[in-house]
Amino acid sequence: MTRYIGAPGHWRDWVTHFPALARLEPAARDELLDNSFEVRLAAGEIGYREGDACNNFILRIDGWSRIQRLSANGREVLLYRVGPGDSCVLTTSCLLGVSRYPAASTAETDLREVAIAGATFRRLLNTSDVFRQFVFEHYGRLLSDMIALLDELKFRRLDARLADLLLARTDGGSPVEDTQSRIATDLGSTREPVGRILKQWERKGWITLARGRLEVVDRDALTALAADQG
Amino acid sequence: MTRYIGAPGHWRDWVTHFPALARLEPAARDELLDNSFEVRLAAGEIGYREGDACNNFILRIDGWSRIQRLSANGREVLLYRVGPGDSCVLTTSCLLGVSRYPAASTAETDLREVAIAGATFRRLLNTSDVFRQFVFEHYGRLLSDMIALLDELKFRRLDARLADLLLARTDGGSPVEDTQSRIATDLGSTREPVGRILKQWERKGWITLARGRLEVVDRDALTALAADQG
DNA sequence: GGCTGAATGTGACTTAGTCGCAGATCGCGC
DNA sequence: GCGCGATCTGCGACTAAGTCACATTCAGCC
Repeated sequence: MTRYIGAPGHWRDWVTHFPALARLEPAARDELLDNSFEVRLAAGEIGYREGDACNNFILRIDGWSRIQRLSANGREVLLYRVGPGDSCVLTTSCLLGVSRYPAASTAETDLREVAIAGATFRRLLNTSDVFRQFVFEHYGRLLSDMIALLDELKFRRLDARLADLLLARTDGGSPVEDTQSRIATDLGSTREPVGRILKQWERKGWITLARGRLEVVDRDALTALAADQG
Repeated sequence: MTRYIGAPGHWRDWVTHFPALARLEPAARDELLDNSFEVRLAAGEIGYREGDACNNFILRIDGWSRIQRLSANGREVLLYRVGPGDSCVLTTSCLLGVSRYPAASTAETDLREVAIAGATFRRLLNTSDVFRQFVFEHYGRLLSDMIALLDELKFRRLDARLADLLLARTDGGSPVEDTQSRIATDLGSTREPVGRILKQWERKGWITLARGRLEVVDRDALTALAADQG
């Protein structure tokens, strides 16, 4: 972690990436800016691991990371992703509950983010309505999302979830550049069942398969299947 | 909801059920007591439903309720229970994030609780360090708990989870007075697989089964199984 | 071209959940 | 005590999903 040492005027601009923070009370805004520093991570690097202690509140300026949970038996779920304008809500949770990270974070692209020391974070929560609102809105949304994810992972069929994933990843009609194994991990499943479903869909002409790559041919078929199975 | 109209001196006693609130600043304490009212629910009644808006912060004095998520296909997960001395953390989440309940609450026993209007809640968060601390500590833990639950429900074997449940419910050696169907629901599973496992265990002499009731004979066997399967 | 490692394909097997129905048991009114 | 309906439990066949053990294919590289 490197304290940002560019031109101060420019540095303070990062707040503009967070519209909700634009309305910060002047004192709170100063406290935030004076006690924050920039962090950069390269794609592939690990932000934190399960069990790590958490010292800083994090605001993502640029880039995407994945937050995933590694289960005891080696399996893995993608819990959610953090992108520009987000805060890393697990960090909030740890700072609030004084606990350790219950999941791990990996950079999927190069990252640029702002870190705020735990003490500053807590002070701001005490003193600033706007900051508190900002933090809890994110937290509340993620909590809802986690409950929805639980529901989805536990009760929805794999083919429906896979269909949704493919549709989401091919929004512009572009192919999915990913291995079946990584797709399976994103779904909290494993390679074989995912591979079998994909193979079936290829036989039906809904998709085309290649090594590390996949193209959706019949979006309607997938949409129908996803809707059918809840 | 009925505003409490008993002897004021007696009413204010409820705070003693929440040790963390005993150290409240005098002004905050008065504000809390002057703006709270008692709510009673009978066993079986519904506290709130999914999608409901949330207006009051809730502190449970007495009784137990279950917070559960109803899935699209009619299945159900028990997310957590709220008991004496707890606050209903989903309520906190909704109040803080101004969102709607992502799950439902049902009284398992008769309930007695204290409700605090949203406006008062927010005012206390601004003014009282002790209150804020109380709320945040409960709240920070919830997200961690949900992630742990996700992990457990998705990746841990049913027999191991069932063993844990039985052990937890027979801590004092007392029998479990519950139907297999309700036990299954608590585990996020269904009657048949749970029934099959229980039947096996009965044949092995680990438990005895009766209608709506079950007794653990060999705690060690269950403990070993739960440990074995993660 | 041939090697190597990663990605994919496949079948047999286990665990979990679904469906349909049969049988057992309890409470309750008569 | 008897009959009745509701609830609880048992069971078998079937589907969905995940595990395990391999075989096969492919891309990139010397």
